[in-house]
Amino acid sequence: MSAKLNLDKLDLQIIEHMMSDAEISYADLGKKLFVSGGTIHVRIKKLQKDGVIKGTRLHPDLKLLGYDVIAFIGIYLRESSLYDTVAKELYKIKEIVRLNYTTGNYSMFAEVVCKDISELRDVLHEKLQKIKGIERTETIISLEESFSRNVKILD
Amino acid sequence: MSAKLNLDKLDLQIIEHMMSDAEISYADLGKKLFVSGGTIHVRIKKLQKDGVIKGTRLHPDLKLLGYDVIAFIGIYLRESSLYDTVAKELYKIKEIVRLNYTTGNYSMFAEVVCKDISELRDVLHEKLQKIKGIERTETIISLEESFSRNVKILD
DNA sequence: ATTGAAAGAGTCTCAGT
DNA sequence: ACTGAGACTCTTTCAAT
Repeated sequence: MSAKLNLDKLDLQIIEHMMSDAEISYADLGKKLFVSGGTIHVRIKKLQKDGVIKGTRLHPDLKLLGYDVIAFIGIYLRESSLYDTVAKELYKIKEIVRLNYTTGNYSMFAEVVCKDISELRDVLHEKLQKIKGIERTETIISLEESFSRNVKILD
Repeated sequence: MSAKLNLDKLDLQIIEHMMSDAEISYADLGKKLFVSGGTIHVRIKKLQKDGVIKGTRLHPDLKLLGYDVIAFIGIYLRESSLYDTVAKELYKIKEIVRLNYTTGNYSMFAEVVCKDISELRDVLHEKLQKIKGIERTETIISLEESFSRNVKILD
């Protein structure tokens, strides 16, 4: 059940299924969930209209595309008021795919996807270190992804 | 260009576009890229066969679904040989959506999605701390996501 | 709200280039 | 390897429940 919207079990079942496979047809998904394809259609349109479904995305194999290095970078800021300006600079670095403003060890936390280690070095030494306001960074390189999956929205 | 496959510019353009919007029709994507819908179709089938395209996924609004808390957990292991057994235990915790084996500060690094802070506390204190082999953990809570985007595979 | 059927749009196949 | 057209499948609409 949702915090802000009235979603019933069917809505959640549709979302849960399509989070891992958005290619299934309404008719087939309807069969799985014991309703007609038309009902699936109506529900999906409603979920899109309400903004619960933001779209569908192709899921590529990054390694096959030549992106072999995933790393996380913890960022210490000189002053936390610099957050917005630093975030703007970090956005310009295309290898950074995600940035979070965080509590805990770091002020900010970034995820980086690179082709190889030398590209990561370039991001760290050439691009990151030149940004005013960053005190220092800590790099965590992923040697292997154990698993990656969606949130479980149904029990 | 890819490390392991011969992908030309058109392949990469198709992937790049569909990474953010997989709903576009082959005809419309063909228009954008100045080829026929049939060509888009052939390319996509090839990319699927080669495993470059792993599928398409629905992209939900987690906040609207009631998941307000994203956190990262750095995990220190008692011995690094315990990695596989600990990973297996962590997989059972449904709030953990991603686990990486890492170099740097931590042995392992997890991403957690929870409904609220009390659920996060439950994961940390009830579930994580009971796993043998974990020495200690450090929690980084995301206060705000600045941005999240796809890798840029074309210049 | 859900259904089933008809209309419209998209995917898939294939012969031609 | 790309194209365009025909066959097929899926989405979308709608009247009935």
